[in-house]
Amino acid sequence: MGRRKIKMEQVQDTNTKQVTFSKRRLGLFKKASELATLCNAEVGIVVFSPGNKPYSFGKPDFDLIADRFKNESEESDSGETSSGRKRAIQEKKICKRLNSIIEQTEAEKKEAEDLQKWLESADEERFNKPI
Amino acid sequence: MGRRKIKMEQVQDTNTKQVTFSKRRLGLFKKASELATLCNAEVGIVVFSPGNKPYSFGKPDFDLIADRFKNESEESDSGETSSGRKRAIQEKKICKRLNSIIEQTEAEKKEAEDLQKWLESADEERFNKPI
DNA sequence: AACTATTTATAAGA
DNA sequence: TTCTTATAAATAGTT
Repeated sequence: MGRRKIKMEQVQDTNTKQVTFSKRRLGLFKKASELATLCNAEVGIVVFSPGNKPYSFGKPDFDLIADRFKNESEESDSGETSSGRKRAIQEKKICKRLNSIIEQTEAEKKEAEDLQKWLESADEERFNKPI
Repeated sequence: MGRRKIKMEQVQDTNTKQVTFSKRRLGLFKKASELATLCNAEVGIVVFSPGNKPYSFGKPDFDLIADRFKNESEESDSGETSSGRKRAIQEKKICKRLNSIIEQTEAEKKEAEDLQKWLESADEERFNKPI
């Protein structure tokens, strides 16, 4: 959607790539916000920029979404499902990995500022900036 | 973008809301895919439908993205940052909550099928279906 | 599940 | 880098 159609491959020019990333990340978050609002759905997103900066989006709130998943799992967490022990171990690993994701997104929340405008026109969801 | 402009509020008609959710979830995942491809970025998304069904998207792969975050955290994990103990506890809670998210998304991966077409025209990223 | 009339998103350009 | 605008893309209402 622009003056011209572009090929779906990595943008070569560094500067152009940065601009494209900025525009599209915002566009993605806006779409996520609309999906959440229109359908009363919950959405969580984590993005790693080409410069390795982490960005996240969550509505209603990252923690609230997590809580919800938590409650659901506890309901069906008695008796150890047929999936078995392998998965349990795998989950433990993944959980450990995710600690850092959370750590970063939590830290980023405190610095979300220049996206204030988007927040106003959106709803209560949060757009987070990199450190 | 449609025959008419709609108000940004929850869609009332149940059926319409379901249709809108389907269309927009796919649209969101496609946008995520493009962002990842064009900018060589990494993107992870989790969505909870109005019917409480979980959907997820990840490129290049949910686990790979997690690994990357993990490595970064370990680098700055010696000496316990100034942020203190409160955060450590908070993270532990969040980690526990996320176990279920992972559990579900992992399970969902095994059943991603009817989105095959989108996968083909996208890249190597994964679109996951609910259980 | 398909089809368009329209609205949106955005690639270039200023 | 922020704003503009021509054009591509997403999608609301319809069939």
